[in-house]
Amino acid sequence: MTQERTGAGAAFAPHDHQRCQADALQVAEQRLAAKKARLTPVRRRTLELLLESHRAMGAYEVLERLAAEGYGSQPPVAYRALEFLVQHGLAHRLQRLNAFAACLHPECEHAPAFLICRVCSKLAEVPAGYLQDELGELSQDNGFTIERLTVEAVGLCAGCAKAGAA
Amino acid sequence: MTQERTGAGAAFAPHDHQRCQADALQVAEQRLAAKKARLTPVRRRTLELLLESHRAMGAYEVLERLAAEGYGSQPPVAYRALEFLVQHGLAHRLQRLNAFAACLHPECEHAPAFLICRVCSKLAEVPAGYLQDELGELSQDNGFTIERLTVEAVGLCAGCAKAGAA
DNA sequence: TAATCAATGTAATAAAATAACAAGTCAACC
DNA sequence: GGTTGACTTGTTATTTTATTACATTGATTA
Repeated sequence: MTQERTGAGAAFAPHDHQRCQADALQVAEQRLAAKKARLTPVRRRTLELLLESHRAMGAYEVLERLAAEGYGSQPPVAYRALEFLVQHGLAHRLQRLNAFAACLHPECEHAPAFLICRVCSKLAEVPAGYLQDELGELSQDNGFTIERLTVEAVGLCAGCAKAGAA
Repeated sequence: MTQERTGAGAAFAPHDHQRCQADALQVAEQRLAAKKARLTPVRRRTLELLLESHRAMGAYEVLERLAAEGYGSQPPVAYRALEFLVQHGLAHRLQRLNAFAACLHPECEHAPAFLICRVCSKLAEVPAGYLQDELGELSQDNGFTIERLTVEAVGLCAGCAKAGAA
């Protein structure tokens, strides 16, 4: 089961996205309930927006959608909801894109690496725990303690490669 | 010799920084000459600024320094010089910081991982070729081709840890 | 029910990055 | 030596991304 969800190409490959979304939402509800954190309407809606596709969305893109649906229209509205989701492991921040994406396996694995297709902008999350470990060892030798690790790869996904995108 | 320069803690540990700078500049000159790319005054000065410390500098910090020395005072001046250095492998862009840093071993290794101390903001470059390879294999299995990889770890360096920084 | 704390909303601003265009510099060539 | 053409620098203006500060609302609990 973990295997099923952590397959690197999951997001790029065709899959039952309805269920993919529903699962993620359910996990979110459970996790937040357990932590006594509140999945308020804006926060929930923000997560839903991120889950719509496997693309990363900019904060302002999220904001626009939220505003159109009657939520606040100022940047902090989006940034706060996104930050909340990130803090609770339900979304990730992509440094290379100044953007955010829903976490695809919030239940397990907490050291993801991202594969970002530069053509379709979809992204996949692959387990990177072992990368963290390896790098962790190497840096510990030098007295450096890793607290957070960002691994982001930009490239070309199978679909776009096949479609002949340069 | 490669060993000497790629030691992970190089930047954090005390070292002959004068020479460290001089070496980097010399390598830069050679490399650019070989490529027939021009190390103009702004570009050279920008590299020198980045080499002053082992910290990453924001584009606007660089700009301010350049402007104070009589160069142009508008953002493109800094961004262009920095982009040039990055393109030629003489500097790196740190996604997590919106900042730039001089490349510490431009002669070899082209898949660096960064260790960024969140207290003193110094950073070290460690070889990550093997990380790239491992991740590359994993993603290739799924048809994804990595073009550029970003590995940035934020944490605490030995010095700051010892100094009791939280 | 009053007091408190978390969450939302807005206005204003800061910080980071890019686009578009004019002017200058430099090397190579005739 | 002068001219062409590519590269480099500079400026103005604008866009994109992110934060600060403060008022207001809503939920929680003592």
